[in-house]
Amino acid sequence: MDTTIPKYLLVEDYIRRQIKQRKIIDKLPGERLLAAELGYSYMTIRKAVDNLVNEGLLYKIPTKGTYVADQKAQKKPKTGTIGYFLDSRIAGGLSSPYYAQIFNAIEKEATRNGYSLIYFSDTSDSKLNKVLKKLDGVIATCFPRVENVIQEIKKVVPVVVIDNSAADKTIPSVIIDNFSAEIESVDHLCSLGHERIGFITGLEDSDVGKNRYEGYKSGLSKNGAAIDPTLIFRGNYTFRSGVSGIEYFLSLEPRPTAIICANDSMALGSISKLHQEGLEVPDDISIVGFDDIDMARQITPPLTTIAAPVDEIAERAFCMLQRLIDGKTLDNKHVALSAHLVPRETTGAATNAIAVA
Amino acid sequence: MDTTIPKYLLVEDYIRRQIKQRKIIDKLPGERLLAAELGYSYMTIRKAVDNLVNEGLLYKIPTKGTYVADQKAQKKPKTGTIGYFLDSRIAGGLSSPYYAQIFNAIEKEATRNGYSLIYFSDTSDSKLNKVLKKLDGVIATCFPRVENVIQEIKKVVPVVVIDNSAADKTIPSVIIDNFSAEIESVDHLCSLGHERIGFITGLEDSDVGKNRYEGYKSGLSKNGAAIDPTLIFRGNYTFRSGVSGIEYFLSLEPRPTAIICANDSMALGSISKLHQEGLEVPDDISIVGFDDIDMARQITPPLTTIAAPVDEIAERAFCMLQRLIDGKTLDNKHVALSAHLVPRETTGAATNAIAVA
DNA sequence: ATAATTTTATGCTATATAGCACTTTAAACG
DNA sequence: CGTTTAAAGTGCTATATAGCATAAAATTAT
Repeated sequence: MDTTIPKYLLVEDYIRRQIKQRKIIDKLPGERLLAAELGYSYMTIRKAVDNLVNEGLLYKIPTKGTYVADQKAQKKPKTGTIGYFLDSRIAGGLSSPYYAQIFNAIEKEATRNGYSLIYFSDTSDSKLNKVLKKLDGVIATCFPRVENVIQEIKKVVPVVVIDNSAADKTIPSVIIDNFSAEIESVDHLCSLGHERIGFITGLEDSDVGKNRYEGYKSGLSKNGAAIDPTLIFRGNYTFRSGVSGIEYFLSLEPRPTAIICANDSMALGSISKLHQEGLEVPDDISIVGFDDIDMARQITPPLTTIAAPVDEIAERAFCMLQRLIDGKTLDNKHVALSAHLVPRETTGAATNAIAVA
Repeated sequence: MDTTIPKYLLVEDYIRRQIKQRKIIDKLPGERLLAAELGYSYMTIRKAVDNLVNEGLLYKIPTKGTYVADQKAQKKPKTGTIGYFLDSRIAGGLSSPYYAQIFNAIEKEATRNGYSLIYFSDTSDSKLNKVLKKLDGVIATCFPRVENVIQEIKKVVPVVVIDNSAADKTIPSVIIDNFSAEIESVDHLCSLGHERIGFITGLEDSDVGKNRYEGYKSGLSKNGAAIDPTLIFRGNYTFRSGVSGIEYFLSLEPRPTAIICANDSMALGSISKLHQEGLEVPDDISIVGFDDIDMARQITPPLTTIAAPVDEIAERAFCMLQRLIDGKTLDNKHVALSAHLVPRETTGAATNAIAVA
C-alpha cells in the first residue's frame, strides 16, 4: 500500500463501504472492537469515526454507541424556505392582481409557520435546480404549459399545485370548484330576469378556463336557457380582452343584458369600456366577475363576483406541503374548495329596453 | 476549576479571546509552543486548534503555521439569495399594483444575475433574523415607520433602499425625482388651459408623499397660479380615497377642471367615481395619475400619468446591492432617477363650462 | 558570491495508555 | 422475588511519544 494515504482515511473509506453494502445497518461495533478488528489503534479509529460524525454520516450517543445517521433525515437539511412558482408568461406573473393576492396569502401563511418564501418564475433548467436547492418544497400555480417544469421540481422537492390540478394526478392539488361557482353566477342573473347572458371566456387550455366555461353553459341549461354561440367571446383574462368583449357585444343586435366574465380583470375592462360608451352598470348591462380581487370591492359600483377563497387556498396548500416536507402522507391528495357569489352592485334586474333596442 | 469543562474547550476559548482582543492578529504560535505556554499537552492543543479550523476561524498551512481566517471572507458564505422587504401595512403589500410591479422587476433582475428573491414583510425580530441568515443583501422599500427594521437589517447584510431615502444617509438609495415629475404634470395641465387644478395627496409621512405635494405646489407657482387650499384633498394612496376625493371636489363650487392624483390607484378611483356620477374624462374633468401601473394603459380612456421607471429602479438598486455584497464601494450612494409624464387620454383642454357651472 | 547541505520549525499521522462518566447488564444479596 | 451492587461496555478526555514531510532559514562548502 502507498503509505501516502493515511490510515484514518482508509478506515473512513472502509466504514463508508460497509454502510453502503448494508453490512453495517444501524450500530457500529465499539471503537475498541473496531480497532482490534482492523488492526489499527483505538485513537486512529477514533479519528476516522469522528470525521464521519462531523460529516454527518454517523452520530454518537455517549455510553451507548455509534450509529449510522438516518439518510433521509440528513439528505435534506431543512432550509426553512419554500417556493412559489408561477410562470411569468401567465397573466403577467405577479402583476396580475389575483396572483399577487395568492402570493401575499402564501407569504403570510409561510411566515406564520416560520418559513420564508422565494418567488421564482424562470424556467431555465440550470437556474431552476439552483433555486430548488434552497427550498424544502414548492407551491406552484399549474398550467399545462408548465407541467414539465413542475415535474422537474417534483424530482427534487415536494410540490403542491394550486388553481389547476396537474395531469399527473400523483401531484397534490388545491383548486376551487369553478364549475359550480359559475353556475351560481348564471342562477343569480337568471333570478334577476336576464335571458341573454354573454360570457367572456378565459383561456381554455386549463381546467380553470374550461370549468368556468362549462359552468356557464351548464348554468344556462339548468335555467332553461339556450346556449347561444354568438353570446360567447373568447378572452384571455386581460383587462384589454374585457374591453374587446364589450366592443363585440355592443355590436350585437339584440345585445345581451348581462355579461359574465371569467375573471375580474376582464370585468373591470368591460365596465371601463361600457362607461366609455356611455352605458350604465348595472342599469344598462349587468356584469359579473370572478376572483374577487381587491379592486372589485373598491370600484364604484362595487363588482358582483365570485369570491375565490384565496386565504383558504394558501392555508390548505401550505398545510399539505408541510406534511409532505415532514414526510407524512396526505389523507386527501386533491382538495376542491367551494367559491361563492358575492352579489354587489354591478348586477341588477334585466332591462328589456336595451335587450330589445 | 471545574474539571467538568474539557481542557480543549478552555484552549478554544482562550484562542478565541486572544483573537478577539487582537492579541493574536495573523499567525498563531506553533502548536508545540502553545502547549508549552498554556501548560497543556501538544495533542490537546492540537485538538482545540483542529476544532477551530473546522469551524472556519483558523486555517493551517502545513509546514508554515496556523493563521486566523479572514473574517470578511468567511463571514458570509454567499447564499445566492437576496430579499425584498416591504412592510405589509404599506398599501397592502404586494396587493398594491405598484409594489407588485417593483417586486416583479426586482425578481427579473435578480434571476438574470443568478440570485433568488425572498419577499418578507414580517417585522418581528426573531423571524427577521432567521430570514436574514438566508440573504446576501436586501432591497427595501423605505418608509419612516420601518426605518428601525431597516437598521436591524443593515446590521447583518447590505441594504439598498428604494422609493424613499432613509433618514440615515449612510444607507444607499434609489429614488425618483417626484418633485420635478409632479411639476411636469402641472405644466401639462396648465398648457391645456387648466387653472383650477385639484390635488389628491398621498401620505405625507414620507418623501414620496411630501415631494409630490411640493412638486404640485411648486408647479402651480411656476405657472403663475395661486395655491388654493380648498383644492387639496388628503388621500392615502388607495382607490377608495380617490373616490372620496372626487366626492369632495364635486361638492365644490366652482369645481376644479383637472385633478392630479399622487398615484394611479387614486386616479383609477377618481375616474370610477366620475363615471358613476355621469361625468366624462377628460371632457368634463382631466385626471393625471402617478406610477404608470399596468392598468393605467389598459383602462379606457388610458390614463395620463407619470411613468415611474420601475425596471430602472430595480436595475440600479440591484447593481448597487451587488457591489455592496461583493465588498466594493459605491461611487454614488444616492441615485435619483427622473420620471416623466406620459400624456394619454384622460387629460384634455380645460372646459370652462364645467369650471363655471 | 554562489551552490549545496544541514538544521530548524512547522503541521500531520499514528500509537499506547490511563482514567472519567455514564448506562446497561449481570450477579449477588436479603 | 425484588432490590442492590458490581461488572462490563460505551464513548470522551488527556497525555506522552515517535516519526514523517515539507519549507524556510542557517550553515557550510566550493
